[in-house]
Amino acid sequence: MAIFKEPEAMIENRLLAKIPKKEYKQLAPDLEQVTLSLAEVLYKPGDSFRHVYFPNTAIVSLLSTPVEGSADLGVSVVGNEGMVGLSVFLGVKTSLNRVIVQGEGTAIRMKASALQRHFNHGGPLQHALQRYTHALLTQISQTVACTRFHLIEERLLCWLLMTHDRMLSDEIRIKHEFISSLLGVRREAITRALSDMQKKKLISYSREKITILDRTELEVAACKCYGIVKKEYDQYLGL
Amino acid sequence: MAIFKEPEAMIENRLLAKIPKKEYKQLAPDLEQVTLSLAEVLYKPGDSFRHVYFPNTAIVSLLSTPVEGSADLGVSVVGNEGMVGLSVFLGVKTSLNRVIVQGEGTAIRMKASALQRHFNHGGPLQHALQRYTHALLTQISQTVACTRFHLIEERLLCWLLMTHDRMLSDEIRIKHEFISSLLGVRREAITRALSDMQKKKLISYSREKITILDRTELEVAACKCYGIVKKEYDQYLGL
DNA sequence: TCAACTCTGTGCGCTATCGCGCTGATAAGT
DNA sequence: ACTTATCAGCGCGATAGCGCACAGAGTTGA
Repeated sequence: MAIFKEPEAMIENRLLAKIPKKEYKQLAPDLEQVTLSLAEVLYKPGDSFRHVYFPNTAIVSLLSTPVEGSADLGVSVVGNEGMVGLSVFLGVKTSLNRVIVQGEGTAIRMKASALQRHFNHGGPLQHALQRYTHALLTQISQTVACTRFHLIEERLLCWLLMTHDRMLSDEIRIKHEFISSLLGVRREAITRALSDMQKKKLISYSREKITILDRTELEVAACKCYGIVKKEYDQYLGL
Repeated sequence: MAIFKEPEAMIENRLLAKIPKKEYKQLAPDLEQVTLSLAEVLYKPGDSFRHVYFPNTAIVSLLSTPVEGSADLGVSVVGNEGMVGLSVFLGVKTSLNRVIVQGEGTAIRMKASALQRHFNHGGPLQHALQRYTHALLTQISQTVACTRFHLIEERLLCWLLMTHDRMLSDEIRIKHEFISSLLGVRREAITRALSDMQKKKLISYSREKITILDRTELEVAACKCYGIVKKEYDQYLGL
């Protein structure tokens, strides 16, 4: 039931793909493919940026930390459409968000210093990063309202769809506890919501695994926030 | 009880002030001082950008609209430290946020096309706007967690402090209803919170007017979100 | 000066969500 | 195969905040 996806386009990071081959060759020495494993922490608040990451099959979450030590809350999902460590592009040296891996997979890692050298040349990378910044702003901004006004089930649907968009498979490997911390709700609330969704045959799930069954109906049940953010990302990607 | 503020620095927009005089002269023909009146709408979602605004004494709110027509929710306060219409800088033509004036005052208006011409030159304006983008991202990101986890009273304190920082006076002219829509809560909740704060002698208020009495204690009572965001803005402004 | 309007104050029942405790199910390791 | 650890399911009382209804206070205008 997954929507159509071109395999190649999915495997390679789409932001990097926008860079013309000539320039890409210049970047190559500073690039390195890495595997990001589940729950790995890429940055903690206050960390200096050593690298930025362009996810391929990996999926990453940006978290906002209300106060040192307290529970955080997911503000954005980043997959092959984006980059993690955007602050480097914006001229900032340390991370404010906590960034963790929510879906195991590969990513291209680039030295932060290399990014700084290259984006100053102007050109397509800079333009793409600016557009991406806007898409991210839109997503986070939408998340504020969504988190405030929408029911847990709607928000969960939103998250499922955004995650699914960044995956090849219909099977998401994650535990309820993890999702609950991303959405900033209790673990039990996720269990309830998933259980209801399974009754409606939208998904099926078992221990540490959720399977998307009816993508179309999921989109109907999710709040409009998903569509608003998706549209912005599609525009940025030139779709 | 207001913290010390240099009058000149407060009156002039600090982002524009970063531009060297030479370049500023080039910009001058595209600049125009305007008065923004209370509750004026600068952009609606979907509007094309004709101008960007650099507030002087005016204070403006960026709102996130969860769904067409429903209640919005404030995600950022912009005063003389920033610019409204940042999306233009990021290469986007239409606004996603609703933007309204929460404090009457003056601003410098610039044609969107002029901004596009000038920021491409690189230079200090581009750098300042990038840093400002980061500060804004921080603020919105923090707002997500704050809105989710913190009590109405704490959030109100946060808003009061951020607004006060962007003002010359200790007197804020606004009605409870207006604040409630910015924070995404009921009008009555604001009345309650203000009433409690008045009992504690932190503020005093009457119809459409709130007076800051004890700024220091306000900062103590507010959630840490205020400090986190403030620090980021101070760094961006080079303080 | 009086009426009309707008803004603020207050009480009451309702709901989504939380916090906690506990049980049952599934996986992993010796 | 049996123990242990981890993950998921479920019920119950507590609570922050909502929605509504209405009363009082402060403006504005004829």
